[in-house]
Amino acid sequence: MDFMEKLNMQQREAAEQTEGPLLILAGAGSGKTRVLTCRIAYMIQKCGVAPWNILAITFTNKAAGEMRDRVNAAVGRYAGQVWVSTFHSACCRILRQHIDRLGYDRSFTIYDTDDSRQVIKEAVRQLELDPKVYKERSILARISAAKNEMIDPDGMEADAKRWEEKKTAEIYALYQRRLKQNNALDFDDLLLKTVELFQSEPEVLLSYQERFRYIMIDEYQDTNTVQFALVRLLASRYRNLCVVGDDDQSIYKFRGANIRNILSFEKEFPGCRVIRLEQNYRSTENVLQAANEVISHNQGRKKKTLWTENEKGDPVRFRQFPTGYEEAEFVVGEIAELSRIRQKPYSDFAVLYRTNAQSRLFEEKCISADVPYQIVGGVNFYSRKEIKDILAYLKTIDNGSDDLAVTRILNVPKRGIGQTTIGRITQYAGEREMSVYAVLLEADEIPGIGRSLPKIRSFTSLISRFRAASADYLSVRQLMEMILKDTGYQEELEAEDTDEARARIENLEELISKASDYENTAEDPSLSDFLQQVSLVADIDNVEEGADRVLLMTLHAAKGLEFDSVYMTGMEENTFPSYMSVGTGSDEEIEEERRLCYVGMTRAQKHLTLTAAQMRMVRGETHFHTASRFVNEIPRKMLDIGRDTSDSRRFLAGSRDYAASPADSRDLFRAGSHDTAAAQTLRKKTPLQGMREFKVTKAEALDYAVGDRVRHIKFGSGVVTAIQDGARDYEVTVLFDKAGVKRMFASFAKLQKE
DNA sequence: TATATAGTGTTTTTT
DNA sequence: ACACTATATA
Repeated sequence: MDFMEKLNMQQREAAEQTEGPLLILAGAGSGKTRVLTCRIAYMIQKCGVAPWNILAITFTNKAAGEMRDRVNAAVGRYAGQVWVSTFHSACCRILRQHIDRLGYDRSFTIYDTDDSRQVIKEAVRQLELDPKVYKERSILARISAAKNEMIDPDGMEADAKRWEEKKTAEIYALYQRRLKQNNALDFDDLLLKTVELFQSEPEVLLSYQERFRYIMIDEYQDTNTVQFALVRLLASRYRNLCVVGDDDQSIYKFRGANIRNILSFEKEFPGCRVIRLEQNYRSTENVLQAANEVISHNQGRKKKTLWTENEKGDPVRFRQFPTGYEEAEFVVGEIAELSRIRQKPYSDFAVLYRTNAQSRLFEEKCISADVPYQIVGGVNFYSRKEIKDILAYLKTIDNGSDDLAVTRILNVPKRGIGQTTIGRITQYAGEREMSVYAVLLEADEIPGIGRSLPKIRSFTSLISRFRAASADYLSVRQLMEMILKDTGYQEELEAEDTDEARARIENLEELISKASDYENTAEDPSLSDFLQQVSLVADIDNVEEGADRVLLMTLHAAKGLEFDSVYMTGMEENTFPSYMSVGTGSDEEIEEERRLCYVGMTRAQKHLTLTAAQMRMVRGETHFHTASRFVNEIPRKMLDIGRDTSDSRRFLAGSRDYAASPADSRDLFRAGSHDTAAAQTLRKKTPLQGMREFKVTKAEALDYAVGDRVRHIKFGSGVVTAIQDGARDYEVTVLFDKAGVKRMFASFAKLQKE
C-alpha cells in the first residue's frame, strides 16, 4: 500500500472513503487524479472490491487512458476489468448491447456535428421553411440544448410561445425521425438514449447497477443534466458515488454543463461527505496567487483559497505588442531561445488562446523559426473532406441505412451521377420510406433515371464487392486500401498533383495507420467498433505522449494539462473575454470566461506569461483592443510588465479607462469591426476616448521610396508607386509583379528594399 | 453535368 | 479571411 503514503491527509481521507456519496472539491493542481487512482487501487487491494464493479468516468479518452495506465501500475493485471471511459463511450458501449429495445439497430452509426447539420438542412427544406431564418447552426444548438435538458420534441412544442419556436420543435421532430431512419445517433442521443433505456427497461438498469457498485466521476463541474440523470440512475441502488470537481473550473456551460450539479450535490445526495483539496502541488506561489486574484472576482462560487508550499518563483509576466504578428514572434522567439540556449525541451511549453483562429500566426512563426509544434483541435482531423469520404464508404458498407453516408459518396469520386439524379433518388426513397441504398438496388424502378442506370449499377456492385470483402475477414486497413484503389479515389488525388492533394493523401495515410493501430490494440476489432471509436475521439486525444514539441491549443483544450511554461495569448478585451460574452453584458458569461482564464493560468507550473496585441486582424478586418480586464484584475505589484514599462503601463491604464465606460467600448468595437473606412477617418480627426492609447509605432523614416523595388512576405516583389504620410503611419501603395496593386501600412507590411 | 465566378454570411469554446 | 451558396456558362 505504499502508494497511499504519497498522499496528504485530505487526499488520503478521500481515497479511503469508499462507501457512500462523496464530493471531492479539488482545486487546480491538487492531485485529484492521483487520489482517484489510489482510491481505485485501495478499493481493489484493501477492501476486496471486484475490479469489474468499478466505473470511472473521465472527461476525455486521453484522461481515461492515463488513468487506466496508472491503475495498471498500481494494481496490476486486474485493472483491465475496471471500466474507465468517457460518458459518451460508456453509453455507446451500453447501447451497442441493448439499443434494439428502443427500436434502433445495434449497428447504429454516430453522427458528428456536420452530419447533424446536413440532416437539419434537409429537414428545413422539407418543411419549406426559410433557411435564412432557420439556420442549421442555431437550430442544432437549440436541439442540443433541449436534449441536454432531456426535453423531447413534444416538450419543446409545449414550451414554445413564438411561431419560430413551434417550427423549431417541428424541425426537431423531423430531425429525430430522420436519425432513426438512418439508424444514427448524435452525440447527445448517446446519453439521452441510455437514460431512456434505463428508464424503460428496469431489468437492464438493474444489471448495470449491480455491475457498477462503485462509481467515480471526474470533472463533475462539467456534467450536464442528462449526464447527471444517468449518474443518478446508476448510483441510486448502492449510492457509492464519488464525484470530483471544482466549480471554479466549470467552462462548458455552453454545451449544457450545469454548475448546479456541483453546487447542489449535497442536497441531491443527503449525508454525503465533502472533502476539500486545497493544497496545490503544481504551480509556484506567484502563479497561484495571481490566479487566485483573478478568480476571486467571481461572485457565485464556493469560497476557497488554494495554497502551496512551492517556491515563490518568477512573477507572472505581461507583455503587449502592436499586432498579433509581433506577439507571435515574441512567444515563438522566446521559446526557440530558451530551448536552444537553456536546453529546455519544447514539450515544456504551451501556447494557449481563446479561439482556434488565433493559432495561425503562431503556427507560421513556428514554421519559420523551426520550432516543432502540434496544434490541438482546429479543423478536426475527422471532419476533413477526404477522411469523411472514406469513412462514408466504411459506414455504407457497415450500415446501409445511413442515407447521409450513401448520398455523400454516390458521386465521389465523380462517376457521372449528378444532382438531378441524386434528387430523384432521394425523393423516391422519401416517398416510399425506403433507405437510399435500398432504392439504388432497384434503380430501374425510378422514373426518369434513364442514362444514369448503368452508373448506379456499377456503384452498387462496387459496394457489394466491398461488403463481401469485409465479411471475408479483411482488416479495416485492407478494406480502406481497397476502397482507395478500387474507387479511383487515390488515383484522382494523385493526378491532381497539387500541395493540397498531397496533404489529403497524407491524411488518408494517417487514417490507415490509425486503423492498423486500432486493429493491433482493440480487444475485438470490428468495422463498427472502429467507426464508433473514430466518432468519439476528442482533439486532445490525438496528442502524442512524449513527443518533444510545443503545444498550441485553445484554453478549453488545455483543461487537465500542465506545463512548465504557459503563454496565454490574446489577452485583450473582446478577444478574451470574447466579444460574445462582453456584448451580452451578462455577468454569468463573463464569469465563465473568468473561470476559463483561471483554468489557463493554473496550467502553469513555473512560468506564466500573458500577452496581448493592440491591433489584430479579425475576419479580415482590423480591430483595436485594450488589455483584458483579467490582466487588470491581477494587482500591478504581482505583475512583471516589462522593462519598457511606459508602453505596458499606458496600455493597462487605457484599458482601465475603458472598462469604466462600457458603452464606449462597444462603440469602438463597432467602429472597428463594421464600418472600417468611416471609422478610420473618424479616428484621424477625433480620436475616441481611449483611442490615443493605441499608438502604432510609426517608423521615423522609410528605407524605401517611390519607384524602389520592395519585397513583401506574402505578395512577393513589386514597385512602390505611392507613399502617403498618414497621421499614425505611412500608407504605402505597391504594384506587385504577381499580386497586383496593394495598399498597406508600412509598420505592418514589413517591406524589404530589394 | 461540371466548373467558374460572384455574392453571402460567419465562428467562442466541444463530446 | 474564409467557406459556402447560387448562378452563369461550357
